[in-house]
Amino acid sequence: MSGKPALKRTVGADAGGNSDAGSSAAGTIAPVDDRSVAARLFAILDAFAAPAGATSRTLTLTTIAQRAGLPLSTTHRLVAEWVSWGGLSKHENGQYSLGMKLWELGVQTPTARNLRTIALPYLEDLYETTREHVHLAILDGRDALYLEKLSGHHAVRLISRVGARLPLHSTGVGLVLLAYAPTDVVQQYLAASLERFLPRTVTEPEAVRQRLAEIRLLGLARMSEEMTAGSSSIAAPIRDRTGQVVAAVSIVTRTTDTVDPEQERAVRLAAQGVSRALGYRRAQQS
Amino acid sequence: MSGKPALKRTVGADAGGNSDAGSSAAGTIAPVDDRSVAARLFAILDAFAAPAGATSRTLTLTTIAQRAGLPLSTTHRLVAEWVSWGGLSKHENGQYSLGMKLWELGVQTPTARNLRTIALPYLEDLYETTREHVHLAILDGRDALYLEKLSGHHAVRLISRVGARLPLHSTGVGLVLLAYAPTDVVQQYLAASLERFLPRTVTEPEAVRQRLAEIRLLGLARMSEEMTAGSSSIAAPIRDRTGQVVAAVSIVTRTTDTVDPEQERAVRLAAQGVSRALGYRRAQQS
DNA sequence: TAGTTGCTTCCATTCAGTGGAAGTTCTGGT
DNA sequence: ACCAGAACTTCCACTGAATGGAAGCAACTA
Repeated sequence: MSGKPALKRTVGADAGGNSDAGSSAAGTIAPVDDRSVAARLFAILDAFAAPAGATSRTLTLTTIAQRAGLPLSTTHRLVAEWVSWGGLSKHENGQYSLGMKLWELGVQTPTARNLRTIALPYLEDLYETTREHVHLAILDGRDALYLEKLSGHHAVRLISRVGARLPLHSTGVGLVLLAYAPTDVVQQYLAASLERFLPRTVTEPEAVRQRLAEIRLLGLARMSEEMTAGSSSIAAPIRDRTGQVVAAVSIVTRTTDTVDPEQERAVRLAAQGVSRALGYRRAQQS
Repeated sequence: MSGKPALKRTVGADAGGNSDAGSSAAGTIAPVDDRSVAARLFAILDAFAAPAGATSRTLTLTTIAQRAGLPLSTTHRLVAEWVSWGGLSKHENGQYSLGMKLWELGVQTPTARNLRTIALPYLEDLYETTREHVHLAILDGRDALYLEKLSGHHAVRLISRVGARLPLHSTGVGLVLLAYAPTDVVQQYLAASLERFLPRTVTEPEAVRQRLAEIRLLGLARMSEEMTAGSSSIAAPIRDRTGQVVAAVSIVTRTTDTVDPEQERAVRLAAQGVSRALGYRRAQQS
């Protein structure tokens, strides 16, 4: 959801003409915040998620107040509520961070929990046979949401991590998810302009559509140097018992100039394994 | 937490002799709920965590209201707030479940995230060499909280799962965590009576203390048939840069009558690997 | 068809949440 | 050591947001 601290100033000056009589007349600058208590509480948590990636695992009260667009005293009180419940925790230095309670509840979330539990053994197999980064992601809104990531010690540095959101058009899992998404989702996704991360990122809508068709044909996506320099990926769809694609697996490898059919086979196998475990029977759909 | 429900007289207020709904004679006493809005919101989430294990991935509005101890209309409104933020999601059938947003925030929780990220490669190694269930847990309150669990397809059925809480005295990781916990924690833990799960569960405080000493001496815990019939476990402590024990790794195997030194070595290695990755240098402490 | 259970909407009442301001603690500059 | 300024905590009078009883729907089922 958008950022924008939803702080609304009602400025008398505007000709806005809502003649709501009385009070808010001339020149009054009344910062009106019509968020409910709940919304304010959520805004506080959102302050921790706010800026993608690197920033801020821990925040000070003041920072939270700013990001949430709340007065300090209010923030203070609400943060205390979170802390007493365990949703936030306060450290010695006075900084706050997300609390264990959130983690505990978070891992109970059905989609994440079920998919992960079922898929993990297959992802491990895939990791063992390929020794490459292994990803599991689902489609959420306009992003690929990374549910799981396995990688060894030697691992190439990647942006992905569990819980990360990455674009659909520039990642292997993303393209697979998009390829099997309802047409209106594709439509909408391609309507907005697609960010180019590297020279090879495909951002032209028609070219993307073309690709999606190929992926459906092959049942496999191949990406190369489109998100992170030096890395390529191979991704395949995971289906549930209804035949619908609900997730995607991928491996991310260092870019080479030869295609490794063994790797592709391994990714396919993993995806099929998980699909079967989810109750998918090939027979049902072509 | 505070919160004895205070009692307040409901004003009679009955102008005309309205049927008092039979509830009671004049001067009705109604329990007043002095929880804050925040506390009520949290109570709603807690309704999903409530009964350990198997129960309820999804709940109806009424069930939530009951478990949270809130009037239906209030529940209705507050649940709607959670849904609009993404903390809960509403399914077609009208049932509610924990939402993806919670998962997303949950995995950001520093302790969980950092430990997991660092430990995972070592856990994978351990899994590969032993092919047994691999656990990673931390001490939280009076429980061992399971941060990670790896297991293959053939896996023996176990109660543990990511996010689970299991007793300290009847699990490998639990005993290790207890062995290196501050004395007052041990004191308090042993003060309460310890549940016996199987005939071999050690529940006598002095016997447990004895065991903890042995574990500290060996730097390793061995459990057998104390929580789940037919399974045994080997656990070792993970230390951070200050030398403090912050977590424990274990493998859970089918019980055999011979001790496998290779397995013990593997668990030790994994624990040491993670500790080193956390910045622990053996030199610091004996 | 009437009864039951479960969800949603409405709205007058009131009390919980609000936030400005004053008080307190921590930080770092000289 | 001393002070300035920032960051945090506490206080409390005021008010509009949250409350929950009740009535209205909707979906089952006996």
